[in-house]
Amino acid sequence: MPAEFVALKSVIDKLVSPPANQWENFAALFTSRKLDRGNFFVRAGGEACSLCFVNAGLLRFFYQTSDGKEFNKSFSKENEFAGNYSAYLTGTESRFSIQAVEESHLLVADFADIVALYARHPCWERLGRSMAEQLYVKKEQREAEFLLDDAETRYRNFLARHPGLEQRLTQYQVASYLGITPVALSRIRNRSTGRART
Amino acid sequence: MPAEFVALKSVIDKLVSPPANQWENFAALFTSRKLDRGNFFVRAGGEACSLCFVNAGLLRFFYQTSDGKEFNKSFSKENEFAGNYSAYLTGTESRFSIQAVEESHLLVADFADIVALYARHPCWERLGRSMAEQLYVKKEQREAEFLLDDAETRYRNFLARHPGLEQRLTQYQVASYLGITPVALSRIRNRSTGRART
DNA sequence: GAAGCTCATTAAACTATGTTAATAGTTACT
DNA sequence: AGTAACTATTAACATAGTTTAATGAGCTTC
Repeated sequence: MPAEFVALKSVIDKLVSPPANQWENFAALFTSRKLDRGNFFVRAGGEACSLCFVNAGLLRFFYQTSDGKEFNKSFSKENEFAGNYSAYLTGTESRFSIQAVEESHLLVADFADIVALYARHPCWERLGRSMAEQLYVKKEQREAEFLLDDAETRYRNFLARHPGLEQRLTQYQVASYLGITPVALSRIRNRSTGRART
Repeated sequence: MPAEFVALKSVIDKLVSPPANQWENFAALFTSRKLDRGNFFVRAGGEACSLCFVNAGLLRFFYQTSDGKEFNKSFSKENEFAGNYSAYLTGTESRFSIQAVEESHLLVADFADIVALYARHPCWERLGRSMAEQLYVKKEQREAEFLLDDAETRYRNFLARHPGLEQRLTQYQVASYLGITPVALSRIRNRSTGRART
């Protein structure tokens, strides 16, 4: 097995334990691709029929308003999947973009090809269900945070839930994920560290 | 077929078209139940192993903070499902409550019994996937609203997306869904109607 | 090392929303 | 009719977050 498939296989094995012959069908759908920093995997307003597995690097998902403001929706780092699943499901164009924050190495496949596997072995439909379930659980958690928590609490939750991620992002990217401005995040940071003065 | 199963069958047929003999297996898992206004289908901190189909009435899902404040997460009205799917998936206790806003007539089943059907016919796993997908799409939409929209825009979206629901809820319930206080919602309402004065 | 970047911090003025409280309308119950 | 409970409105004040702008720190590039 090519080195770039090792991590993907391990993740898939954990999720749905496909029989060996089925794994071949699945792996055959993916091709390797490198994405330079700043380049896009999906563009808002465009098609989003591909999904990817991140072997290395970091992607951000973000919405953009008509007046140019950006709001980070989520991130995908190494050993995680990325793509606009709901756009594929609803047959609509992507409402958000997916962009490399760092140089990233991906394995890319078409949603449609994966869905076509559902009919070949039940493990793939199980994979589809499992992915949708995981996505749902995450989004529900995020809904709860927006409903219940203020910006400072959301920031702390972000740090706890995504250890090490802050160091790979600018303050702007983090603030955008929390739904606040970089200015507000700077205040929150200094409020909580409570730095001593001369 | 008993009258209270008609709506459920129509919804399931649309989603996964089960063969006739499979429908019997599914329907057998549900029992009818009435929930008076104010009574709970699920209590925060308790188990949430049941799902229900709402034949009539209206349920609200809400989080409660330690200092007693409530935040509505979503609603389920007639011909919609209700339950805490993620608590079942993750095997955790429910973090929110589900309560009848109006007297409601439900068909109730255990998540575990439905999941057990996955092995009997692929249509049921497809149902599970489809439900998770639908939930995901909705939560993603709500995430986008919290990220991108201010309270007034969220209010307008709520009106557009849930026609007629405002009339069945108090202002408090609507505000709680939008993540604001009733006072703020009252201001927003009057701001936008711009009532004339003597 | 000077010029030009990007990024984080800080301040001031502003805006939206929260908090509290007073008031009035409605409904339900007796 | 009278009372209590609940609901919506409004006002006054407090707070969190935005906007704009100035400043400085750390890079890169020439």
